[in-house]
Amino acid sequence: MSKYDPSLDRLFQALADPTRRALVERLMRGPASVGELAQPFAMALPSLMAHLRRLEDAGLIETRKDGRVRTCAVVPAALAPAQDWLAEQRAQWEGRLDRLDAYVTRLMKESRDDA
Amino acid sequence: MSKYDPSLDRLFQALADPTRRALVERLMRGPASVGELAQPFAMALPSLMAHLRRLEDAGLIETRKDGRVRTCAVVPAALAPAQDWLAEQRAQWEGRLDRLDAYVTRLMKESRDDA
DNA sequence: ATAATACTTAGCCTCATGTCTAAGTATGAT
DNA sequence: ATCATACTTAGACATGAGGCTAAGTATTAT
Repeated sequence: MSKYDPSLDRLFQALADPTRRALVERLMRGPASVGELAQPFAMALPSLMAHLRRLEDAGLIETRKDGRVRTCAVVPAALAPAQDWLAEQRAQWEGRLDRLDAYVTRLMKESRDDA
Repeated sequence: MSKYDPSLDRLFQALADPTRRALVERLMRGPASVGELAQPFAMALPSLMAHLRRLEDAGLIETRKDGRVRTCAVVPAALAPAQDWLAEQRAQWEGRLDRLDAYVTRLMKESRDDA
C-alpha cells in the first residue's frame, strides 16, 4: 500500500494553487462556462485556461464544448486518492501510538510482576 | 470559510512530491535522523535536505539537532488543514446533491398534484 | 592533534510554473 | 457576409523547484 503513485503528485499539485482551489470550490456548487469561471479572477483568460487544463489533467474536472462555450464540471471522486492517502497516514500514526501504548502497558505489567 | 490560506498552498505543495510523501510515510513510523532518512533514496544529501526543509516549512515535520545528528519527527496534526479542506469540498458537493434531490422531489410532487 | 562523521552552505543547471500580450479560430447573431 | 463572442494557440518572460558537485563546519572518536 501507498507505493509511489504519480497521479497523487498531479492531484496534490493541482490543489496547491489558490486559484485552482477556488475554481474547484466554485465548481462544487455546479458547472460553469470558462467565461463564468474567469469572471471573479483578475487574470488574463489564457492564464485561467492553463489552470483549468491542470485541473483536468489531475482528473479533478471534466469539460465539454457546446458551440463556442466550454462547460466545466467538477469530478468529486477525484479527491478520494488524496483523502485516502491522508487517512492512511493518520491510521499509521494511530497504529504507532497504539503500539507504544501496548509497549508501555507491558513494561508496567512486567515491573509490577517483578516487584 | 475556505478563504485563501497560503499555508494550504505550502501543505499541498509539500505533499505533491513523491520523495516528500515517502519521507512523511517513513516518519509516521517514528523519528529518524537525516542520515537514516536519506539511506533509502538514491539522491545526494543536499537534495534530500531541501525536501526536509520544505516539509518543515509546511509544518509537517519538526527537527532538532543533538550534537552532529539532526533528528526529524512528523507533526501529524499538520495534515488536518488538508483533510479539512477536502472534507469541506465533499460536504459542499453533498449539499448540492441534497438540494438537487429536494428540487426534483418538489417537482415530482407538483406534477402529481397537477395531474 | 587527527581523522572520521553528519550534516550544511554555496553555486550551478535544467525544466516546470504562472503570468502576460498578441494573434488566431470557430460559432452565433444580424 | 460581417461582426461580436468565447475561447485557443503561440511565444515571451521571470521565478521557483529539484537535482548535482564541491567545499565548509561542528562533533565525536582515536
